[in-house]
Amino acid sequence: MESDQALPAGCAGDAMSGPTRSHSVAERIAQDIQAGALPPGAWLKQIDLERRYGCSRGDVRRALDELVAKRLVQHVPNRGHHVFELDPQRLAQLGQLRAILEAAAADLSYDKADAAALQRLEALAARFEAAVRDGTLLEQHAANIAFHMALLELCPNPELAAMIRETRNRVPSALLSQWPTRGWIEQSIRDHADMIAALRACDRDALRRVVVGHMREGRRPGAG
Amino acid sequence: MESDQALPAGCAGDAMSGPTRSHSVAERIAQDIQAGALPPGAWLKQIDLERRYGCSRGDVRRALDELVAKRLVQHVPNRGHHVFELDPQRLAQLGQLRAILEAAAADLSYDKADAAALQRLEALAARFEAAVRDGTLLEQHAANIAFHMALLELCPNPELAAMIRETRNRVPSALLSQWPTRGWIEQSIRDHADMIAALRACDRDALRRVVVGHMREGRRPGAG
DNA sequence: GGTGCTAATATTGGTACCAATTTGTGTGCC
DNA sequence: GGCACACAAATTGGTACCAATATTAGCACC
Repeated sequence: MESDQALPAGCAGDAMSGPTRSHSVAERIAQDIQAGALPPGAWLKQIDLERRYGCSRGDVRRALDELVAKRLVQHVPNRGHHVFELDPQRLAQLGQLRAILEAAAADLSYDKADAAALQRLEALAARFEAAVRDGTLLEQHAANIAFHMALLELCPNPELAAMIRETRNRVPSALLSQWPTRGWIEQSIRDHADMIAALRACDRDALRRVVVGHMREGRRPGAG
Repeated sequence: MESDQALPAGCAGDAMSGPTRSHSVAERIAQDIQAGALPPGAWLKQIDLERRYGCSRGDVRRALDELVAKRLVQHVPNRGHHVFELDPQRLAQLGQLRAILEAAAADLSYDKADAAALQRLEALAARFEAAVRDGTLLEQHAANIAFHMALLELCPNPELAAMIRETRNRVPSALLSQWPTRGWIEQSIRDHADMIAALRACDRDALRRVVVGHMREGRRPGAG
């Protein structure tokens, strides 16, 4: 029935070949979930997705199956798929898992930053700082993600890195955008600088401390 | 063509309903991969799977997509699916990731074992020991898995536990059954006892040390 | 005798159609 | 006026068919 309300954000559709198409659809749906365009609990009707992303029915089904496997959407037999809804407990558990993984990545990455990587990270940190001064909230978010993605590229274990990316994507950023107070953002800027400093000094404990602390700020105080 | 060679192990097929069917097919394929019946690199022809697991074509496709998402099989467009092949480097990285996760789970579980849990673990450890004395290699493997699954149930973070299970399933046990020397098995029995002792004493560091050490035995010495 | 090419076959990938189940609506009844 | 029941519309789920692509066998040619 109300197909327009279920999918507020529009997306352009392009032509691809093979199972790559359904994967790209899954990625776009995941992005929309992460961005909050598809809020937690929202029902994902196949017809809407089919029209919105400009793809066939089979592609939608395969994309939804992929997202179910990634735990981003939930499937109810004969009812359909809806965006995964995380209760506070589950959110805290995911946060704890993220902290474990990010800390481990920091332990492996602390001495892996060469001059070029440091320069790249500084540029991205500066971009985040600039977005904070005069940029939309979306730009701030994008810059923040870019910085952390670049930081993750230092991790010498690609399996760990992939798992961290998956875990990050399981937390809708719309939930994060509830708290971003001025203080949290200022703290983030300082944290980014501290991370770069720790990387330059090859200080493992410092990097680990900053990374974990950086995460705890975003979540509830007592849930770490 | 040679459909019989590609799928050496037979499986019975039962009738189910809904997307549960393809999921159960995926689980059975995953088991066969983990058990080594479907060796790394083997091509998974849809016709063979369809016949072997007694399900429809669509179920096979969905199951394969699920296994691709779980990184157990690889997909080559217009060629088909084949069991993921892990080079030594990738295997070492997966082992490192497993060590990180198992250690974290140990840190969270060290004080979560009540009397009933300890009794259950002791029973499973005894079952493993009995299987080592007079039991097939398959029984030993099953008992070992049962013990570690029970240990994992102590982990208070189900997200972490689920991730550990997924990671364990990504390492075919056929690769493990190359080294199981007498010494390794004896060491495993001692490790299991040490884990239980550490749980009884609520000794976090001891549990962590034993768990990580228990893993390093299985892999190459220098790859931890 | 070996090699490159062509046709036949087998397998994968996509689409379209149809059945099964659920949801919303309208009506009759209490 | 509120509630239960039955009907209609919409959505999901499965199956079957067809096109596209890769593999293999056979054949001519060098």
